[in-house]
Amino acid sequence: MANSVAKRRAEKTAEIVASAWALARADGIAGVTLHGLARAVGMRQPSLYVYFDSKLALYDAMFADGNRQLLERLDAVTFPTEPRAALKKWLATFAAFGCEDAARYDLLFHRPIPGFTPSADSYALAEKVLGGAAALMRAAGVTEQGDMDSIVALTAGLCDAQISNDPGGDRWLRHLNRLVDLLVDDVIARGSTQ
Amino acid sequence: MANSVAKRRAEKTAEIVASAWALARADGIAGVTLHGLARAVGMRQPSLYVYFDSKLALYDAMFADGNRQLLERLDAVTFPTEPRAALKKWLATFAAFGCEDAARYDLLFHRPIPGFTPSADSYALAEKVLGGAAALMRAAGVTEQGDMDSIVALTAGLCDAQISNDPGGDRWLRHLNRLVDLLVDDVIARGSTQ
DNA sequence: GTCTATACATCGATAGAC
DNA sequence: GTCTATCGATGTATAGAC
Repeated sequence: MANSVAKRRAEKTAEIVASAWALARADGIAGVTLHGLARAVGMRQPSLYVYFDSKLALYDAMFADGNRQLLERLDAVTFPTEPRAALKKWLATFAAFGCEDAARYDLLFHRPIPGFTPSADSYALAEKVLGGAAALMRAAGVTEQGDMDSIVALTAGLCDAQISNDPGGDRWLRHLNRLVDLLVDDVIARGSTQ
Repeated sequence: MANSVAKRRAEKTAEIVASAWALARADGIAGVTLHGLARAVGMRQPSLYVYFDSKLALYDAMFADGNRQLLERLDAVTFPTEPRAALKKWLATFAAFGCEDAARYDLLFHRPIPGFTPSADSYALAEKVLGGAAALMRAAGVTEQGDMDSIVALTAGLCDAQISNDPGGDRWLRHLNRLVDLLVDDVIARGSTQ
């Protein structure tokens, strides 16, 4: 077929990105180097420029890939019909995804690379993730921006603490449901008195 | 006096560390280079080795200095006698301190430099900070580790979101008191039913 | 204690042969 | 599309004169 060349190229690109994630897990996202990446995929460093225009382009591909992984993960989840339970499940899925790979979490949700900003296409994927969370929050009765900000921030805070201090454990993550309940209960209680 | 040599050396060291913070604010904590730092203090790069054995030793000095700054800030605050109000003021002071310098927050509360771990002496300062928070939480009726973890994590989550998305603003920080109230109220309510 | 000079390593990127 | 070769910049660290 006419697309077989493009297909093989896309496969190779995906393989390189996957290798880059492996290096990032070992040495941190900033520790990924083109020399090391080329060695990991059995190439010489200049050959990577066939697939990426620059190192920042590689980071952008990783950013997009990470967000796609998250969207895929969320797509595979069956959410309860009860809105608050669905929200909790979404947040738990997000938190588990974040905590299972600190380097990936770093690239997706911090700014670990000076000079790197996601391209518009890549950032659109990140916004799609957040959009899903916002919809579930609204369904659960959380409509004000400040309340949404609070839920997002406390979820991220638990993830960060978990990753930094107890990777692989649940010392912090296990409090997520309770904190969400406290906040949503309070939002509901305030709404019903108006 | 016999100590004047040591004193001048300590002053010069402090001046270098202060310059390093200025560079970190401009270029990020990982963007501090010995060449740039030397230039900023009117020296040549090798001369810095008179004051620091290595670059990691410089980071360690900065880590200790940042924690001392925070302890000093907290010492200068007059806390209310009412325990929960004191806790809130402590957390607000901490959050304001964190948000006023993203690079400093990064070095003190994340792991931005691969290979850098604070020395025992420097880390003791960080533990002193956390010890102060723990004492206030206990006084406010928060005694379980999980509740303390939750308060610390949600405070950090708000700081991170504030620094990343709205530096200088208060879109996230302004929810700190409310979240603390929700959690402490719940802790008290659960305690009184036992 | 500060300097010049330099070693030594790493990294991103480009040129050009095949 | 992959390679060899190399450039140019940057960075930490050391040697040794003054």
